[in-house]
Amino acid sequence: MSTVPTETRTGQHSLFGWSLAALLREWSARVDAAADDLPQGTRGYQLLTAVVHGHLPSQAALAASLGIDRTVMTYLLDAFEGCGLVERQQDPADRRARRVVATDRGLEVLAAMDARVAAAEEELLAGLEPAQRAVLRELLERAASGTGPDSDPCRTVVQATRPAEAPGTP
Amino acid sequence: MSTVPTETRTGQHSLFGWSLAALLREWSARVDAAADDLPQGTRGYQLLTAVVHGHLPSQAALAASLGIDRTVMTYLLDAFEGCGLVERQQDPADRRARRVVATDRGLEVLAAMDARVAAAEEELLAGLEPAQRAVLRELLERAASGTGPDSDPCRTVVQATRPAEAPGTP
DNA sequence: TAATATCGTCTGCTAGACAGACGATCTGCC
DNA sequence: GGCAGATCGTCTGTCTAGCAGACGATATTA
Repeated sequence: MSTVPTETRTGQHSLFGWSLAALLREWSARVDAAADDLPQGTRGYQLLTAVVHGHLPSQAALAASLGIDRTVMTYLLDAFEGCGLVERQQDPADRRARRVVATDRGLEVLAAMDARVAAAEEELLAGLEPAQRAVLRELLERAASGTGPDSDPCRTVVQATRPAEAPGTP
Repeated sequence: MSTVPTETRTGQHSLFGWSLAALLREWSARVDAAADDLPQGTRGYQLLTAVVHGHLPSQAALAASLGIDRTVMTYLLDAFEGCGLVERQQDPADRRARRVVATDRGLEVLAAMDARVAAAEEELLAGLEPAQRAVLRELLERAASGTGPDSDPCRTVVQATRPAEAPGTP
């Protein structure tokens, strides 16, 4: 805890950005350590997760979801295809686009990774009570789901329509 | 919300890492947009914040707190010193080390930035109720304050002994 | 059909990160 | 005191990841 400016919280300055960065850094390090059989470490894990669970229609959507460039997505997927973890399929509805689907092996690898990552996350959040971890996850997802490249125009509208099932609200 | 895999939460996979990354990405973009008068955008803001509020004794500690390399810290501080925002002072207790302190102008600039960043953060978290935002901030800081290079001396042991198995089983 | 936009790929280029060496300094041990 | 090793900040060189731009293929619109 030595690098944490905890004692300085007397002022009103926010540690929000620092907390996000520190937490993501540590999460990435732990996922990297657990991602031996995946190209690109943390990013590979996130890519495979997005491929399997994201239902994203194209490489461009995949790239936007992960916040990476489309040209980077090309050689990232090359590596994954070379490992036999995903496949590019031509979208019959739009023959410019490629659908990215996981192979059976990709699903296996992801399942194994998911277990290890879940353990790593629990360890990462060991300083919080289990109930607090759940609240943090929920609030993070809610906050993050309002972001994104195309979220701006109608964000307020969409979020207003979203049911306010507050998870940890007193 | 098109890039958000919200509908796929039926499974047990975690969106924790994705949420962290997406939120930090959006936060960085907004802070970058607000950091016209600061070198290095978001990172410059974080550096100045750490200088002012962190009470970190050396460049190395500063670099560790921000998760950047010590050689990068050198030219980062060069830029800030060139702008008259911070000063390097020799530590009388350890003449190898340099204390980094903000100038008056640095304090002014940071204060102005803080206000803009606070507004940007509120906007970023507009999808959450005010009480939920406070909870999220608090939990994030608590979780992040347990991380860091030297926060957990046992972690190396744990990681060394872990044979890619669930570490939560005693 | 023509004009324009989008998708995925490829090609250069460049900024940035990292490893390593270096002098200066501190610490611990003999 | 003197020596060995560690640490701090800096500098140098290398090297990679990311980005802008162009390109063919395809979709969309007029």
